[in-house]
Amino acid sequence: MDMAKGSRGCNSPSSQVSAEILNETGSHDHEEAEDQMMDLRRGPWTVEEDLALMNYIANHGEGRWNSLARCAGLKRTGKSCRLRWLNYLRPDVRRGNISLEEQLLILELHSRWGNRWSKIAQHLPGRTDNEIKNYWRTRVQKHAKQLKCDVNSKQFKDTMRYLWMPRLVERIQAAAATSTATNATATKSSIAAPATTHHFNNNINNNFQSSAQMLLQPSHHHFGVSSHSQLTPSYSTPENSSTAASSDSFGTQVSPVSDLTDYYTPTTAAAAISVNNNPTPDNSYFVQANHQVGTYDNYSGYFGNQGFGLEHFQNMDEQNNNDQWGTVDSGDISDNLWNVEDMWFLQQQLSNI
DNA sequence: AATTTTTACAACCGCTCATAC
DNA sequence: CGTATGAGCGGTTGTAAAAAT
Repeated sequence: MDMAKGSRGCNSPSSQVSAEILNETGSHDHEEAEDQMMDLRRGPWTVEEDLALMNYIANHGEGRWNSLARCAGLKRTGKSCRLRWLNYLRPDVRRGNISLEEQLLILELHSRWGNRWSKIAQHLPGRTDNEIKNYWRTRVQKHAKQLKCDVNSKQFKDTMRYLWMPRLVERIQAAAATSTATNATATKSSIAAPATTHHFNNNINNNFQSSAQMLLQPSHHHFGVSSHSQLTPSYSTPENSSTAASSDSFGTQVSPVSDLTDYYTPTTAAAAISVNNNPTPDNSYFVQANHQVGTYDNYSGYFGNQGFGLEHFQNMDEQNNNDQWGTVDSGDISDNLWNVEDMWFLQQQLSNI
């Protein structure tokens, strides 16, 4: 573990590999000289490089990345090796298919911590900060752009909190309910879901469920998911995914059962933005200290009791589903998609929060 | 079917901060 | 205290694949 600094003591198991890499990148005849002025490889990692890195870490462990890179015979910076290992080669790393629950967690944790990707990633086992950052930038920020508002603006945050996240919860519940029913059927008929659709190994699954349930269980005053509604990963099988075939304009790698797109429409966005004009206690309606304030329960109550629950937004969606993004013809979404009555009603509801 | 554009993501860079020596 | 190293972050770029034309 405490390998001396510098290149001494290198007992590279991958000398052949590194030679291949050199040949591949071409042009190296005198390795001694190159060690002095080695131009490092950049860009995508080759299979050989991956193997060399994995082999070395398997034998020597990780850490001390600069010396590791030298000792493993990799013409890469230590930083590059570290990144490759942490974001790609690590055995427990998971990529793609960000599930409903993970999306919800990301939104929730980001609303709490901002761009602290590493901290957020700690609560999504197997996910890297880089992937979460990419998710945020490519999906969430993209829609902020389309909304023509800053991703850090209150408008956009309200859109997420009042519309997207409650919708996500609803869909998680729906997926869980469908899954439960399907599992019962599947148990009877002994039909197993395809292995490739299982996003979690058991450990990761358990860990993740803990985090996600923390958000969803009513005991934590989050969202008011009923107590019998155990959060389960959304295995998108043909059997249990009612929306599995739906287009996923929020990203092809997102879990097929959901993304934010479905509940993002110009009208709903406008609704959230208008909410913004109303004073709300805090940005973190469900992330305040001790989880005391602001819950989906609250919102279900405020909206649902008055017939202004998520169904309302859904209806609004349906009315506008010809221009899902409001970016095609409508120009500024606030121009023509905001219903004055809706605005008034929303403000009335929110003034009670 | 071929070409162009868009998208998603891996990877990099520059910087800051913490820690060990 | 200075230096080396690891870690983390925000921003950006390169590229392969998918989607659109």
